[in-house]
Amino acid sequence: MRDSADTGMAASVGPCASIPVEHMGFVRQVLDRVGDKWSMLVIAVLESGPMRYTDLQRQIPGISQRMLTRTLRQLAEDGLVSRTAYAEVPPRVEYALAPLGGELRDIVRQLIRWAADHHDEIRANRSRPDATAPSEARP
Amino acid sequence: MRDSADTGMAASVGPCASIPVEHMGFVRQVLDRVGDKWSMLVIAVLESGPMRYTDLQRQIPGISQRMLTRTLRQLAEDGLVSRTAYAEVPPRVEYALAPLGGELRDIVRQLIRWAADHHDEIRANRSRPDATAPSEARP
DNA sequence: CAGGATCCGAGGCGATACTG
DNA sequence: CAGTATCGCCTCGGATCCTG
Repeated sequence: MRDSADTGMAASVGPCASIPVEHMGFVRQVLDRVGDKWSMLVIAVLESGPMRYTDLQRQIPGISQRMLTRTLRQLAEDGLVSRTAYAEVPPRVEYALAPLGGELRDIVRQLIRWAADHHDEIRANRSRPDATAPSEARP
Repeated sequence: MRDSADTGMAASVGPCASIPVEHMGFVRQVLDRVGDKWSMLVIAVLESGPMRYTDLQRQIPGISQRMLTRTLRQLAEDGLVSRTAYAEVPPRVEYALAPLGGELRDIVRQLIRWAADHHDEIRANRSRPDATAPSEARP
């Protein structure tokens, strides 16, 4: 294959050149968890501190109990969030970012900032006629 | 584009509330595109330079033509990647990161690094007995 | 070579009802 | 309050065939 020298951004491409295909597998695995519809939002909401089940549900409009429960369970399973249940009455369960999730938090925050920064641009682009149309070429 | 006071701190993200609920909507929108199974991988692969359809398919094991086409179309629609078709024979179409996608590239790279760095930790956590079980409390 | 069209199964996801 | 259980829609996503 051709090399990255042609784009002039050679400095960005580090020691290993983007993604070694051998890493594709687990990158997919992790992205599958972290990149699904709700996980990032949960992490993002949790970055402001520990939160209870119902509060999470309120903070994330559109999520159903099913999905909130599933997502929290997944994240807890992966060790990204911690679950603490206090044996009181009424029952209280608090979810918080685990240290592992804490590192992700910064990335998610950047992603959200990027989204906030460019979402109008993206929406504008979506209204454009083509860029996806089978139009011509320019040799 | 508006500004590129990049890699610093924007006024959008406040100290306390992390994500203003009013932003939830488009965060979901963007995350839906960027956070799906394949988009990030395409962006990641594209970071090493422009690439043709078939090369992308080879670089991303497990992706089907349908999904590759769909993903590329979405990304092009959103202005994250550019599509250039050369009217030659045989036809040649090259996809590259658009400037908008270029900013995302860094974030995706961090995410991938994070994934590479912690994937074994995550897998280890997944093997743990509970943390998801409806067990007791720990006051 | 790049991608459109179609069929089809798996499961994501929401709505509702019930429990401790 | 914090879930679990069940049902059903509907999209995601892969396999296959076909075109320019």
